[in-house]
Amino acid sequence: MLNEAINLEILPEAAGEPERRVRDRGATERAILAAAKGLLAEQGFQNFGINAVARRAGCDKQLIYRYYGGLDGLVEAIGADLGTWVKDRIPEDTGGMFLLTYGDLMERLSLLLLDALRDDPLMRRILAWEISENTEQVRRLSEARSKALALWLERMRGSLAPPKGVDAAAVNAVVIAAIQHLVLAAAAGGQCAGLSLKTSKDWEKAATALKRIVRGVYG
Amino acid sequence: MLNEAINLEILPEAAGEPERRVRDRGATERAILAAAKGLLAEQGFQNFGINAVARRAGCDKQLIYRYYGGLDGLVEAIGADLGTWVKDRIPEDTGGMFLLTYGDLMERLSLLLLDALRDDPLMRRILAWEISENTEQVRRLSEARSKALALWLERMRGSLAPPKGVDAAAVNAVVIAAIQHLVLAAAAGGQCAGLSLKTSKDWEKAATALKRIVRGVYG
DNA sequence: CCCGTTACTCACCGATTGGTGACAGCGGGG
DNA sequence: CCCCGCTGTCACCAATCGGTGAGTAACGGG
Repeated sequence: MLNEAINLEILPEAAGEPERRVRDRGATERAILAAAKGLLAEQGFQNFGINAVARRAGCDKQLIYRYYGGLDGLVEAIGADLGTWVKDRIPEDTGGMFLLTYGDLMERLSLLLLDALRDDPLMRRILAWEISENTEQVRRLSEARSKALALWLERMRGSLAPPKGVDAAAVNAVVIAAIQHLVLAAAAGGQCAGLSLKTSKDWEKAATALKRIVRGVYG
Repeated sequence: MLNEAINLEILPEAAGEPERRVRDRGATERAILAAAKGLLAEQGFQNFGINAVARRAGCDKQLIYRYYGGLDGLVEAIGADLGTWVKDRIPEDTGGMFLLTYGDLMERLSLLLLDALRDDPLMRRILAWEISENTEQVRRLSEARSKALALWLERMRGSLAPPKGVDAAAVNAVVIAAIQHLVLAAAAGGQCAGLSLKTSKDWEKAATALKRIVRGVYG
């Protein structure tokens, strides 16, 4: 009778999950990857482990070892999956693309990046992970992320050249740093350096300041 | 004889540690606090736990519960200790204080903050912790940190008023965000958004960009 | 000298972690 | 048909975690 009770719980005849996977390795692999990404996005890297992923994927952790070679391989798979971030995030029309100056471009890109990060919890968690740890795991993931981001920036930039006389690479790095930290701090505590970042009105203020800064450097 | 062997190992007659504390509660409390701060600064918040702190302090974890009421209290004590950060970090002469404009001031403050964070591993770890977690523990510590930083900024600012027409609070928050993220990313991976941040030459470039940005907004 | 308070250590608890070896069940190829 | 390989499950391991209760050793006042 104990078995019966367990069966009733375990087998979701018509329960939440639509159908039970049956000996479909591809589907299982996908489920594991999805579980890992979801777990990382929702809980962060603190409680990210083999057991937690397997629990969420609804399978045995042994399969993670078999199919991905452990957590490291799984993390690498997440990194590989990040390649799709670029094309998912490129709006087909970039506002008519009537971008006249490098300043126009950077202002637009800054705001786009801000919004893109604002509603991408997984990317945010990876970013926070990068900053907090320096293991090989994280380094690889970080590389994939920065590559994706760089590719995105390149695609968006087109062929507009930065003005002479300014170290555009350094300036842009500072601007990106600001954007990333604003989003991370907001997601974690709803504020940054005393500036509240909760309502959309708060974000308008931040965006305005950001625009002002970009305009200040690039005219 | 087993006792003898243990004694030889445990009691460092003339071993690494200078002297063994003997029934000095104050010293033990200080040792625990120092161990906690050191551990957090060196290892980060990942392996920060009761056992690790007690191990480093060279005492039983029970004492942490007794003297600090557990990890939470200990973290709070670290936060309280952060109050001294302000006066430790205020240079007596702020360069003669011949600061003419708000732009002069913010440029100077930005660089000072950058340097202050660059060589304060504990503050960096706390910053990273803030961004990665949102527990009550972290929230309190975060509050203490931001209060210390705000006080520091206020002390340094003096009575110079920001120019009208710009949302100085928002702009400054963005600048501070940039500084914090630059330092965190550099400490973790030696770069930020493709910009290498290892050599002092790298940092000069970053500082120049930062100055340019501040000058761009505040003229 | 004794005795109570204080400072401190030790041994243990249940839970959870990452990791591994053994086993069960289905399916396809010989 | 049988058997082998693939998919998936389960039971177990040592280590570590946070947390607690009981016990020990030094100190100080009477």
